[in-house]
Amino acid sequence: MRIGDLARQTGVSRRLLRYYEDQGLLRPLRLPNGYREYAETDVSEVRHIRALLEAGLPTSVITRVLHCVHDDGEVVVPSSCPEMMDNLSRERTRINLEISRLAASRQALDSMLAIAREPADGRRSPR
DNA sequence: ATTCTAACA
DNA sequence: TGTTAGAA
Repeated sequence: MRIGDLARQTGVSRRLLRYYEDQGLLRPLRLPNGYREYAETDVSEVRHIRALLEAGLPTSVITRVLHCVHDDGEVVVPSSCPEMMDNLSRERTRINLEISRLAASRQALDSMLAIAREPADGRRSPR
């Protein structure tokens, strides 16, 4: 199938499908006219890519663990592929650090807002 | 009618 | 990522 068909079947734009190819996520064949020829299996491949992208993994990592993902009917589940388990857990700890930083920022903002709404003495707040 | 590449009011 | 120009 050509890029237009894959785009319709997956809901992913042609632009993005070409981008996935640049990132090494998809390897469509090339017809003599230069058009990309995708395999039927690329439909599920795109679903897998979407799932991994939503999990926050960078395309560089997805390229390496895509072969670990398989279809189980409607849901995409990571089979026991050590390579993938490793990368997913790394992503998880990375996210935890990010959450910590954001929580710290929130607390800093909260304390400032508290002070702003709570003048030392009886002065009324602005507005 | 479709796709391709490259580039950005 | 979208959009678009110009070519095939």
